[in-house]
Amino acid sequence: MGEATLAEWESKNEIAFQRIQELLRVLSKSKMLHVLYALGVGDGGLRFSEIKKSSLTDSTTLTRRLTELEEIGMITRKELSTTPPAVEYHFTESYGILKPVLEGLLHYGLEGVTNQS
Amino acid sequence: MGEATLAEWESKNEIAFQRIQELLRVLSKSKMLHVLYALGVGDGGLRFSEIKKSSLTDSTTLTRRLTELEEIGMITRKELSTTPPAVEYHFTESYGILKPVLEGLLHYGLEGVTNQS
DNA sequence: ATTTCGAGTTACAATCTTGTAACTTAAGGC
DNA sequence: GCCTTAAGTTACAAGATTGTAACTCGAAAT
Repeated sequence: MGEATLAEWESKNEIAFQRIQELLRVLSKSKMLHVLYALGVGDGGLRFSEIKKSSLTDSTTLTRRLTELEEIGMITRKELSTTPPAVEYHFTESYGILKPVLEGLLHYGLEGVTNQS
Repeated sequence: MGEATLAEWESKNEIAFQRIQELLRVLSKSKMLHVLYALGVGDGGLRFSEIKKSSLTDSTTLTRRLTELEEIGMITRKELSTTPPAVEYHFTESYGILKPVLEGLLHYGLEGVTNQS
């Protein structure tokens, strides 16, 4: 492998870093874990009000989090023709790639709780 | 398992969430990935100036990142009796638990770069 | 005694993020 | 026409995070 390949590798890495940075920026926001957890438990898609209730998040913040998750392609928003009109959110297939990361994080979190020395 | 166990589980989860939240908050800061990557490449411990050079980070931000990593117990700081006085940083054993998470993140980042549709 | 070098520290303005509280909109039901 | 419910939006003040530029400090070497 020559210099060109190394430069290529470094460029790829830098783009990967930016992607990770953006993901971390989004994941670290307030209530994000609670929202993701709520969505993960109710696997078939949850309505705004249900997420709100189970994640203990106010409208403003919940809207912010859901918009951000939609922007990075992790969830989709589906309007239901019920009355009054409701909305359902569920994970996309892209979420599959995020799942191991979240599992790693949960492991990290629980390890710290269990292994108290 | 009764109600007490459920409450216990939820409390554990909430503490885990806080731990993860804090980790994410620290990891998402500017230049953090570059610093971690630099430290990971130079496995035997790196000096301030070396991290600075290879991560392209200014003194102020680098100090901030290193302090934060030290605070969450991921790295240690060792002063060397050289002249002029230098400092060496290296990972602690606690870093072991963080490693899988970072690997998952790197996988996430690279996957996005490679799989361009 | 002054310069040099590694490793920071200090000050500050600009920006980003958060929480609170009040307002809006769309679709029936009364 | 007015009320209710779901799902937001708007406005704003308080706090956290950033980058820049200038300053410090300790231990030799000149």
